[in-house]
Amino acid sequence: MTIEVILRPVKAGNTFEQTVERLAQAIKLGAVLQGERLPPERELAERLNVSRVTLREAIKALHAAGFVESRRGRTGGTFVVYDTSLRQSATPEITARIMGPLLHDALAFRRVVEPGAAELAARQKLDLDQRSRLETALESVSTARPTARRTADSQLHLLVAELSGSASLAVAVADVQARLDDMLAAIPVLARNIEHSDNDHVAFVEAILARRPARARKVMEAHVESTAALLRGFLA
Amino acid sequence: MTIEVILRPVKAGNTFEQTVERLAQAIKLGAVLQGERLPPERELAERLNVSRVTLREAIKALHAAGFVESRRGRTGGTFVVYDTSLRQSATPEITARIMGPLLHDALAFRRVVEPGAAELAARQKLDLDQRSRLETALESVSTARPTARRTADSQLHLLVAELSGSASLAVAVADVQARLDDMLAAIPVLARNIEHSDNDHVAFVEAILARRPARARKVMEAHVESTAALLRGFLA
DNA sequence: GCTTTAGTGTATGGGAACAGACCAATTGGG
DNA sequence: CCCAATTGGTCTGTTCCCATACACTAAAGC
Repeated sequence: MTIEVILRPVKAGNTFEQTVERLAQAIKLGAVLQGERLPPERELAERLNVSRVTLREAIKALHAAGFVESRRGRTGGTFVVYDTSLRQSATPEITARIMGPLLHDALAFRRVVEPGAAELAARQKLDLDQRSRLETALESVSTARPTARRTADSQLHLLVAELSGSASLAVAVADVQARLDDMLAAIPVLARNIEHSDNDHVAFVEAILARRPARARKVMEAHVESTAALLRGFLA
Repeated sequence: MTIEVILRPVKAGNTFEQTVERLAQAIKLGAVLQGERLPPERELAERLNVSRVTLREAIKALHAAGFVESRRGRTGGTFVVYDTSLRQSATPEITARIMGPLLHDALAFRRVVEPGAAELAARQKLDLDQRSRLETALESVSTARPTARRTADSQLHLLVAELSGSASLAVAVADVQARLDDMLAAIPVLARNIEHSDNDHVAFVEAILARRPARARKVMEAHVESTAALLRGFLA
């Protein structure tokens, strides 16, 4: 019974693939924005716990896919050239077929971790810098239209998770955001939904800043739930 | 900022070490009980996504540490001979020094995932088999004394997570249980605490069976919180 | 303008992990 | 009693990944 959960794969695929995946995720979730430079290869390799050779192969793959460009020299580096509008999302039907079995799991997991993160963040005593970062992130989501919105949205959620003070929680949220990203990119964005979503964002940021944990949780739960309903509607 | 969370290591250590760790975890968390047999090497290697050679090296290490014994032949296999009473836990002081920085993160993460799992489990419509497994697991915790208690406790928590219906959540709970296991083994067990703990267990199992999500969450929150207080007291 | 610096690009040898075939032991069934 | 099945134990060649050293390029600084 329980044995399947514990004796699960020790690693998921080879190092090269995982490295490509991780870098692509960094771009899609907006950890490195368009035009920005990735950390130098040596540093990045160390962070990812991967050799430089493997990292370079991964970068080469991303280059071939049109996500990055590299330049040499003192001001050189690897730059993100990914245009979110180019994003060739598969049709909802195809996405549904691929993601279908995984969707339920991702949504259930999200329903637990994101409200939890919001609650914990609302308990933290945030300093001025953290507070302003929250406000900036909130502002970015509502102003960024329309292609960059997904990225900014992920960033806001991720920031909340970071402010929870638990690294594991932040990782969990990053993971779930990455999983949902492809699905969210595959469904049409309605103005009505955006408005709703923006209201939720304002509400949970306010709750966190006002240090109202219960309210932060509740608002985030509702927010996550409405996104879930939207996804289920389009992909089921 | 967010970049540290995303550009984190792609893998943690070499395959051999991770395999040893995973198998040790399976034993400590009671996924494979004493005297029981592990799956055949070929099958186990496939599950763990590891070559048989690497798996065998890991098993050899566990054999050297006295956790398992292997026999050949048709009814052969690798058997758990780990005696939980042999468990040489380091002193609280040492454990605190090693685990200290990690303790806060583990407890925060647990505070989010376990109550979340309990709530989701209480929403599920459980069949007869699942209900009886819950009751059996509950019974095991209160009867198992004293050495096997930790194992049975982990099993109960893990079962709740599984019944939540989200594989990711189950993995998260397994992960956090494994992290806490060493710390919990390092602190003395008081009869008073056991009694308290048993009451909590009964309460959340009842709430889950009665399909009362809010109550299940609340009870689990309190349960997790009291364990956390205990740990913080001894290790801080 | 030369040197330093900060970065990408390239080459090599070694070690870790894998797949697959084969050997050895033990036992249940015909 | 013997044969087939099931399991751990061993060997071999290959592929992937790594660490390290070195080469190239472009801008900054004196």
